[in-house]
Amino acid sequence: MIKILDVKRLHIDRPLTLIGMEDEVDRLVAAWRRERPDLDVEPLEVLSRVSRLARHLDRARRLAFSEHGLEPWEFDVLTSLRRAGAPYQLSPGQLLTQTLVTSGTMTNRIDRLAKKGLVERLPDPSDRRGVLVRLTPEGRDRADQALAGLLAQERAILAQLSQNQRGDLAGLLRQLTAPFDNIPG
Amino acid sequence: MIKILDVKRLHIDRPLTLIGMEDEVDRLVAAWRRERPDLDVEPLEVLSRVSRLARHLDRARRLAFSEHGLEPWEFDVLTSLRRAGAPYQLSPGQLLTQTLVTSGTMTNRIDRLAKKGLVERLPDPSDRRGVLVRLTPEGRDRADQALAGLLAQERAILAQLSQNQRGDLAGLLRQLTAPFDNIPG
DNA sequence: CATTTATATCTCGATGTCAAGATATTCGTG
DNA sequence: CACGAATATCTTGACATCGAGATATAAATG
Repeated sequence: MIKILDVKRLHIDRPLTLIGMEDEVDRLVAAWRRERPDLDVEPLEVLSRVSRLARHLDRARRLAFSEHGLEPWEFDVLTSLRRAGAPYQLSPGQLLTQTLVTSGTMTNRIDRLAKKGLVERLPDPSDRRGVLVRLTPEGRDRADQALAGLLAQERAILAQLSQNQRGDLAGLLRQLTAPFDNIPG
Repeated sequence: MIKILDVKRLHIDRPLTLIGMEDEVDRLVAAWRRERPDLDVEPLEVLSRVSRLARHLDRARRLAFSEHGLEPWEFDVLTSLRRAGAPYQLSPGQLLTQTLVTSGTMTNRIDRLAKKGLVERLPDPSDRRGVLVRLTPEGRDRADQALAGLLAQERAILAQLSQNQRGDLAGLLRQLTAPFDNIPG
């Protein structure tokens, strides 16, 4: 099964205006090539875009969540618990690996969410060092509402791409993230 | 000019193990489909990977820069000035748009870099509201050294992908970032 | 068993970021 | 030229994050 490339994805030399807009990274890369013609800055074409897009997404999400009275970090924790399924509880350690923050940060987050009544701490019956964090019914509702809002926003952002392009993009990103996610780094 | 897709990029239903590793977002999406089968969570396949990869990259960069005695935020500011070309100076406002931080943050960053002797503040001769931030010779050297280290690290991360895949990925990301970079958002 | 090593979570101080507002200067209009 | 709007930067206070270390418990080893 072979598939012909969508014309927009061909590697052809032609003005960017024909296939889409220039972005800040194009300008950044052009500047480096002018200032440091001795260096190969091609890696920036991919990874600088990842970082910059992530910052834009952070800002957009902050806006979307504020309509539901949640901060991005609150959403991250609540939805991690929500995804776990009933009874919606995980250990702080499990939450760490999902949210990529340090243990001190997670302790602080759980404290604040507990104070707002969105989660509660329970002793882990099988390990007296451990704790279980459980979503309250209100926490669950808030998570569900915010998720719907987030998905709507993300669909709008992704409307730039065709269905196939979205699939390709997801696959390429997976190849880059998998080593980080699977090798304990 | 038509180009045949690299086999790794085909949309074929088959176990992920044949084309690459599973990542944390695969698990995340599977969990949502189990818990909320009523929702279409496809957008997460792309945008959650962007955010998570960005966090991994942040950590990796912090390591790479620490070998040159720089923090990531220092690198961002110094290299913005470096790219501007001689005499390596920009206004704080121009630095804002390149680094995606707020004005208060940039003021703080310039203060700290000036204290370390890596940049200096000059009055803007053409606008008395304005200031110009200029790289010192040492700031320039540090930026150049750290850039070389960063590129080496990024090349290693991108070794997961073929040349064509990197080009495709850059193009797809550009389509998503361009609206943010061009429409003042 | 005793001891060492590993794990799970929390504490605490330092710090970077943000948001909102303050100040100073310039621009656009009439 | 006067005046309100826009722009450029800085100030401030609140706050989330990190990193290193502390504490308690569990697992591994001999």
